[in-house]
Amino acid sequence: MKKNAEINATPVCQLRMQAISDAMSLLSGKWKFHILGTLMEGHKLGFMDLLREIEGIGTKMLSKELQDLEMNNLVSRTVLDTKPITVKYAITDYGKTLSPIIDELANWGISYRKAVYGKV
Amino acid sequence: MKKNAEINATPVCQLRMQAISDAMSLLSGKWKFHILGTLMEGHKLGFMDLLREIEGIGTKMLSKELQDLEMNNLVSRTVLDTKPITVKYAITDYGKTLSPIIDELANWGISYRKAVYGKV
DNA sequence: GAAAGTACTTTCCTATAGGAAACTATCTAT
DNA sequence: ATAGATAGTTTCCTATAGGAAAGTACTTTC
Repeated sequence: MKKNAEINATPVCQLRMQAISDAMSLLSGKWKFHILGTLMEGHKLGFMDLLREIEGIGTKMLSKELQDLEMNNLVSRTVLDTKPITVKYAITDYGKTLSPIIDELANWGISYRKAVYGKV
Repeated sequence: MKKNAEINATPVCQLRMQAISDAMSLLSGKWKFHILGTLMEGHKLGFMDLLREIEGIGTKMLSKELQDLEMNNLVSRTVLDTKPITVKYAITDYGKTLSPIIDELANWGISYRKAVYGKV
């Protein structure tokens, strides 16, 4: 007799799996959490500010990731009518709902590093 | 005058960024959370059980991801002396410390889906 | 002795992620 | 006029992720 899935076949598990896939598809990649974390600290930063704050990122990735985040309503982009024009990026209210995840992830990472390398 | 990073230059931010990178390097990829989530529900599952439970995964990825997770002490692998041999995978105590993150992520994903598609 | 179940590994392939460097375009200060 | 700041885009390249399919090896059941 051929076995079928049992655990993940329940509706509640299917929903959770789907939800995790959804979340990860928005948040995966090397830079998203860094950008979101920086904007949570920084409130309204320009493109060049972010480029300076996030060590290692290049213009292409920053530009692309900001577009992704904006499309998913996690970050807002505002063009200011200054001379020369400046652009301000900020985290949206919806983006702020990610802060528990980011905090959990950061705390877990800190304790993991302690566990592996023994203190800091 | 050239500007430097200010926000992320603080030691506490550097620590958090490092921690997030650490965590993501262990948990990134399409299948890790699915595997961990399934093992949290299932307590001790064989390779074929996991293959059945996790819809869409293939043998190569399952094998590779399990090795990664085992190496990082999030999952344990036990060969049982049965005939034919069977292997049981289980989540470790350390792996269980990820459950708050997985829960947060799942809940966030569920509310995101509601917000985007309006109810389920 | 053939089928089917256990647990994988290996090979081959494509798609995506991500980095470096150059380029566009506008404006300000010297 | 030139340097430097704003905010990106475009091109070219490589590395990694991930999937499909076949193969390995052993054992039990029919």
